Amino acid sequence: MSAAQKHDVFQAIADPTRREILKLLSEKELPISEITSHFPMSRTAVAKHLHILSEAELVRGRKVGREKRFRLHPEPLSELHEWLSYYEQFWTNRLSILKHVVESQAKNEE
Amino acid sequence: MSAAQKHDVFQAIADPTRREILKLLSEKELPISEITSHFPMSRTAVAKHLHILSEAELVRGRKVGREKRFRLHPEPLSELHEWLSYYEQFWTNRLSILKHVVESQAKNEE
DNA sequence: TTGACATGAAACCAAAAGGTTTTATATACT
DNA sequence: AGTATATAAAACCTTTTGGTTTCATGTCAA
Repeated sequence: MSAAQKHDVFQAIADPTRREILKLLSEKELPISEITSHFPMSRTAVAKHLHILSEAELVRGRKVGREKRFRLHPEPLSELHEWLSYYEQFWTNRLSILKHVVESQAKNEE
Repeated sequence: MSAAQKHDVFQAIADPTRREILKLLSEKELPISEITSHFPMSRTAVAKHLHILSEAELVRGRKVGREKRFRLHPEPLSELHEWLSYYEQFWTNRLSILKHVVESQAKNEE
């Protein structure tokens, strides 16, 4: 551990543009300018989003010639997964309860 | 569906205070003032966080006498779960790691 | 009914977020 | 060498966020 990382995974994925960027990069490594072509905003704005994603370690960039290519680095999503798994007990239970209700309702109507 | 909901699940969980509130409410239904006692901030600030969580449908409040008690409403987390499941293939699947290796190998040999 | 309690609502504020434009630097091409 | 490309970095702007304080309202309890 080192750099006082300003943005964490939770913040990083809060923005819809950043989530779209992650989606794009999940398919293919891409340079900034090409990523930008998918959005109605300036290259600078996209670069800032990439910077935030980098801080959260969700993407990694490497210089290739004059361009910088980014690719997905999904590992930090495991933190999100862990966080979420705590709550799954609550909503999966509820869903299964609901399922029960619906099923017994259906039975009554037979 | 009705109210143009200003905050979604992703934004709602982006803030650490709000995540702590969810944790608290996962254990027990609680009124605002009691939730507030767990944080170094004013009751008003906590109430605002609860409002944001309500907009995202992650909590629900009911009036009981003069207090308003909130409880967890975890269902919307399923959206997060769905989003995340798309990325799980990238970090949990050994085959995808192998795929990565093979592909980059193939690339090097072009 | 009077006072204490629990919340709601409004006005205000500083800092962060999400953009922009402008200027600079490194690499590639001819 | 000179020009076009790809990015970096900085200054600036507006809106949102996360907090505060103040005042009003509804409910409980004596």
